Amino acid sequence: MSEHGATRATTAQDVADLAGVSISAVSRAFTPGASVSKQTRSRVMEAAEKLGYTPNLVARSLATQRSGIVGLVMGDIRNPYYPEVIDALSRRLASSGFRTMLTTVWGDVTVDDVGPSLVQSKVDGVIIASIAEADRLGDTLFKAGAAVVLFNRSTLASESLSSVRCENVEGGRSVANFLLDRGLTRLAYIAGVEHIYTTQEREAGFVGRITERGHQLHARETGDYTYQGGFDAAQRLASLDVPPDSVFCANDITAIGAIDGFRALGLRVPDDISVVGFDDIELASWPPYRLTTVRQDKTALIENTVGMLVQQIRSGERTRQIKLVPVAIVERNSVVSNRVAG
Amino acid sequence: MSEHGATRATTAQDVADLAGVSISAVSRAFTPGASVSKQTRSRVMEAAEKLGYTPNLVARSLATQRSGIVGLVMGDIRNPYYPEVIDALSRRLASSGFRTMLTTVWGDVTVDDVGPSLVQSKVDGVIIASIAEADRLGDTLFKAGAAVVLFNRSTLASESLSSVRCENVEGGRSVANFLLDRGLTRLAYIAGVEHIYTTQEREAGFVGRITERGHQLHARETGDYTYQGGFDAAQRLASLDVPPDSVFCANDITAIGAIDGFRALGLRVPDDISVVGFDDIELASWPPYRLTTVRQDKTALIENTVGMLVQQIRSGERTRQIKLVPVAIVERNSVVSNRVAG
DNA sequence: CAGAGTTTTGCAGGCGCATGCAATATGACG
DNA sequence: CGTCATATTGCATGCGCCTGCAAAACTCTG
Repeated sequence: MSEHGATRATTAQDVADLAGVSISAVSRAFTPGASVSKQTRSRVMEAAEKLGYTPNLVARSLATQRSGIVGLVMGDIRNPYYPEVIDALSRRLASSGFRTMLTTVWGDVTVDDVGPSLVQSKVDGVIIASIAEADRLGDTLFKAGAAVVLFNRSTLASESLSSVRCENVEGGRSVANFLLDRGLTRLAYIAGVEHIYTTQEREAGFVGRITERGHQLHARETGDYTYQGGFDAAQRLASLDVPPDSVFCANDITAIGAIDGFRALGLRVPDDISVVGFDDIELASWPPYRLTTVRQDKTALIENTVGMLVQQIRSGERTRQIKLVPVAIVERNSVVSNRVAG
Repeated sequence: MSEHGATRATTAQDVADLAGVSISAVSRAFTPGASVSKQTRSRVMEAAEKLGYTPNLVARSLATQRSGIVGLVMGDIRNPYYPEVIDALSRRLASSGFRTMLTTVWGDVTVDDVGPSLVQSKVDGVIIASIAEADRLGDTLFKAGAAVVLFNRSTLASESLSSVRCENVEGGRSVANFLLDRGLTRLAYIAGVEHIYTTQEREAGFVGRITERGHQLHARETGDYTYQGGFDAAQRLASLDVPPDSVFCANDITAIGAIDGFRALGLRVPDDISVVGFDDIELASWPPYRLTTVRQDKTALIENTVGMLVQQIRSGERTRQIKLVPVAIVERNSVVSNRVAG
C-alpha cells in the first residue's frame, strides 16, 4: 500500500506546500462542487501534476463516511449468463463513480462469511444476484446501513429489500401459450435449483397458464441450472413411457444441456421434441442449438439495478422499490413450427 | 456507509467503555498476535458481541497502510475461460484474507482509466489477466508500490513484473507433434487477438515445431479469441483452393466457433478436418464438440498466482518471479485417429 | 470611497483504528 | 519480602483527508 522503497507517497500537504495554499484548498480542488476559485484550483492541479499526487481514497472514505464501493455478490458464475452481468454491472457502476468488490458465494463460502466482510468493508451498497440466502444476507447488510438491491431475485421473504428482476411469471405464461399454440400437448418443465425464486416463478407462470387453458403439466424434472443437470433431466424425460413433446427449461444452459441430452438418445430437436429456454445467452444463438428462448433485457435490468442502487446511496433513502422488466420470446429453431396445421 | 437512520455504528470506543478497558485493548484484541491478556481479550470480545461491533476496515487500512484489497483486472470476460478464473481467484484471495476489487478493461474503458483508480484505492496488490496493455498498467501499479502478478501473460515488455502462465510454447509444439503424428500434413493456425502474447507464443511453438519436422504452416487466419471469430476464420479456411486438413486454434472458444463454422459448410469434424483448441474449458467436453485441446492446469495457475502475490505483499519484496505451469493435451474426438495407418 | 453582500480561504477538529513508548501489573527467584 | 525480567496496559500521536465556522478577500452599489 505504501510506496515501494523509501519514497513516501505524496500527500495533500506536499501539494499544498508546493502550490502555496492550505491543505483545505487542495482537498477542495479535488472535490467537485467545492468552493475554490479557478486560480487556486489550477495552481493546485499544476502542483499535483508535478508531484504525481492523487487523493488517497481510503482516507477520503474515512473522512466522508462513504467508501464509494459497491459489493457484488454472485452465486456460481460459471453459468454463462453471469459473466455478461458482472461485466456490465461493474462497468456501469464505474461510470457512476463506484468501484466493485466481488464475492462469489457457493460451496464452502456461505452468506455468513460474506455478510460481516461486506459490513466491515463499509460498502455503500450491495447488489445480490443468484444466491440461495439472498434475503438473509440482504437484511443483514440493510440493517448495517448499506443500500441493497437484489438482482433478478424476488424478495418475498424480506419486507424491506428492493429488487430488479424480469417478468418471470409472464415469461412462463408466454411459453405455455407459445407451445400450446403450436399444437404441442405434452409439456414438461425442467426446473432450476429448487429453492430459488426465479425457477419457481417461471414454473408457476408456465403451469398456471397450461392449467388455464385446460391442460396439465405432462412431466417435471430438476435440472439444477446446469448443463449436466439439463442433460440428465432430458434423458430421464425421454425414457418416460409417454415422453413429453416439448420441454420448457428454467434457463438456457439447462435447455442446451437438455438438447444435447435428447440428441444423445437419437432424438431430434425440434422434430421429435421441442425445447425452450430462458435468458437468451450468447450460446443460445449458436448454430448447433438455435434455441428458442425467453429474452431478458439485460441492459434494462442492469440500468435499473444500478440506477436504483445509486439513487438510494446518494439520497440515503431506503424505501423499497421493485422493478419488473418485461420479457419477450425469441423464436429460433428449437420448437416445431406447427404440429396441428402441419 | 453509516448506520441507517440515527443510530451511529458502534466503534472501538463503545466497546472499550462497556468492557472497562482502553481503546488500545480493543484494537489489540482484534489484532492477531498483539499483546493482550486472555482475560482482557475475552472481556473485549464479550462486549463486542453484545454491541455487534466489528472493526472498521477503512479506518484500519488508513492506520496500517494496508488495504487488504487486491485488484483483479480482466479483459473481456465473456470468454468462458475467465469466469472460472475470476471465481477461483477471488475465492483463493478471500481465503488468504484479501478482498477482490474487480475491473474489466475493454471497449471504452482503458488502462489509463483503471491505473489511477487502482492506485487511489491503495490496493495492496494487483492481478492482471488478458488485457492489451498489461505491461504498462503493471508498471504503473508497480511504481506506485503495489505487488503485481500477470496472470497467463508474458512480461517481455517489462523488466520488473512477475508472472504466472502456462507453457504456451510447449503447448503449441505438442499440438504440432500430435497432428503430424497422425499423418496430417496441411496444418493451419487460427490466431487470437494479434498483439496478445499467449496467441503469439502458442503460434511460435506450433509453427516452430512444424518447421523442425520439415513441414510448413499451410494456412493462417485470425479468430479474435471469440466464437464468431473462429466461425468466420473456419469458413475462410474451408474456401481455400487447398483447404487445411487440421486447424490449431488459439483458444477453445475459437476452436468451437471453428467447428461450427466448418459444419455450417457441410464439413465433418474430424473426418474432413481436425480441430484442436487450447484451455480446456467446460464447453470443450460437451457432446456436440468433444474437443481435443491443450489443458491448462487452472488450479496450479491460480495457486501460484495468489501465492506469489500474497508472498510479495507480506514480505514487501518485489523481486521478479516467473512461473510456468505445464500443459497437457486432452484427447477427445475432434482429431482423426490416424490417417496414415488407416 | 464606505458598506453590504458574496466568494474564498485557512484553521481546527474530526473520521476509527494502530502502535511506540512509558507506566503499571505480574511472575520468578533468592 | 525485595528485586528484576516480562507481560499488559493506556496515553498520545499519527494515518490522509473533509468540512463547519469564522476571518479575509473580492465585488458591487449608491
